[in-house]
Amino acid sequence: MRIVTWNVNSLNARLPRVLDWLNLFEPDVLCLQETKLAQDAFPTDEFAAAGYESVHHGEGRWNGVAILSRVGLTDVRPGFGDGGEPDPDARIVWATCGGVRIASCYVPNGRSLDDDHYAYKLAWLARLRADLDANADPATPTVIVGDFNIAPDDRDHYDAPAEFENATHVSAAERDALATICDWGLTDVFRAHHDGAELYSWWDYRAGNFHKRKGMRIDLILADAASTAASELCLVDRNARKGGKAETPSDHAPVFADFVLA
DNA sequence: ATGGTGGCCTTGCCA
Repeated sequence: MRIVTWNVNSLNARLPRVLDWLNLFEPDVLCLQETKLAQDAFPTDEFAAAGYESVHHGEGRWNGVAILSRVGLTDVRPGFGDGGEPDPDARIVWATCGGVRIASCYVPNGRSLDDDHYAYKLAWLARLRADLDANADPATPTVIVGDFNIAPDDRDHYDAPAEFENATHVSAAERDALATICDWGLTDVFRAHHDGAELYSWWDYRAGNFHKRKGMRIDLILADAASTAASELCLVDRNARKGGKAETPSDHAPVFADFVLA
């Protein structure tokens, strides 16, 4: 089973590239973030014509997450399942696809360490861990993917540790919050396959950062131990980030993993 | 040098 995560930075702007990518890579499950679409604007029919069922949890101008599947899509759940206050943003959706419990999530950016949004980010991550404890089953194949807005360690940031102490995405508190999520029983599948590689998934549009290889690996595929052991590969399609404004790339590249599941 | 670019419900905000 091929599972992909891709922050498309507006599905409206990216739909042709996403459809091309589906044809080329034929994933079984495609998880999207930052659709930036209202619920009724999601291109359900276009994806159905390409052979994919889909679920979208959107709000309009910002955020928005989706799961596309050609191996079944059941038990959909948007947001957190803890019965607490609804998340003000559309940042996570769950579905079961081909026997795997899958989440597509868009973790808050954090903006800066002294910003309220940073506190929201840490609280959001803690809530995801609590939600796993309450509602997920460690015995079920579980794959949580998305834009985590965290570079797990210094290999995942072009300029760490220089920016270690005073920047979001690399702060110890964010990395600890991610580690706490993984402690539930999840592994960073890319790192399971590439111990030393400094390969990124996001590059700022500005200042030619993509061409300067100045990026971060913040788009992650987290899988339970058995699924990680059953993974054959985990790759970043860096080609999808290429091109100038005329080619309309997202600022993120798709990250995908292949699993050989029983 | 606190810049640069891209997306949106665009003339400000978010990433």
